[in-house]
Amino acid sequence: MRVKYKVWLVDEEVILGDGGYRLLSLIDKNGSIRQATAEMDISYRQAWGRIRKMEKRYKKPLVETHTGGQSGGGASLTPEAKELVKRYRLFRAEVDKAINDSFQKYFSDL
Amino acid sequence: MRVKYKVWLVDEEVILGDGGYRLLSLIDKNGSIRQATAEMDISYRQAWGRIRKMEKRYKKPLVETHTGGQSGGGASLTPEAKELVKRYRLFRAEVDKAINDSFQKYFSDL
DNA sequence: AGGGGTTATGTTAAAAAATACATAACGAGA
DNA sequence: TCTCGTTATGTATTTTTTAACATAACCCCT
Repeated sequence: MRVKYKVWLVDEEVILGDGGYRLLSLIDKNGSIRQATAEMDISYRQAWGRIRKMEKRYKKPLVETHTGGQSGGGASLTPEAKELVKRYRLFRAEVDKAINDSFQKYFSDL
Repeated sequence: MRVKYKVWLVDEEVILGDGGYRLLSLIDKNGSIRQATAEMDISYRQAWGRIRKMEKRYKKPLVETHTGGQSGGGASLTPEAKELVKRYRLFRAEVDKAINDSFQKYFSDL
């Protein structure tokens, strides 16, 4: 027996969950939405929609983009997004440990 | 901004989550699947399917039932189910506290 | 014997979420 | 000016999940 869980931030609607966190992290790393989606194995369309939703709820722009140029364009995270991603990573790590510890405590014999 | 989450026990497939926990608790309290579903506002059919799934995965019977009689029939939890429900309640309370504490720590200013 | 309330189960329909398809715009560089 | 890889967005399709409908069986009690 194991434990599974999902955790996400909301404000009326979803702001950020594990999927959004990973997407933002990969955009930061790759400098491109397209390349991030390739690494996550989701469609560009899907990623684009999620980013719009996140920004709509967070109320601040999270991803800055530009089109054209020899590289075709690119994307990067705003300072606010970088801060959010950083906090989420730390938060998520704590939650992960807490849940697994409690699970061991109560269900290790099952 | 708030935090939301779901946590559930699995063994290949889902065993027990908040919905199953509540369902089992209400069956225990009411002595009837039908009455439990009325209180939870779900259909009998849905509850019945969930119970079957839980039992299939947990591998032990969780709900004992009997039909007929003046009251029409009834249901009760097996000792194993009572133990499981009890542990889940304690586990869930710990997780709840841990997540909310971490959330406060990292996002209280947002 | 029949009524009443429950368990038991298959089948359908509806709603929601995820995925796929198609296409326009953009602009630096060749 | 044409190409290339990217952003941007609407629309359609498929898959998954959830809810609804219909009906049989059971049996104590009157």
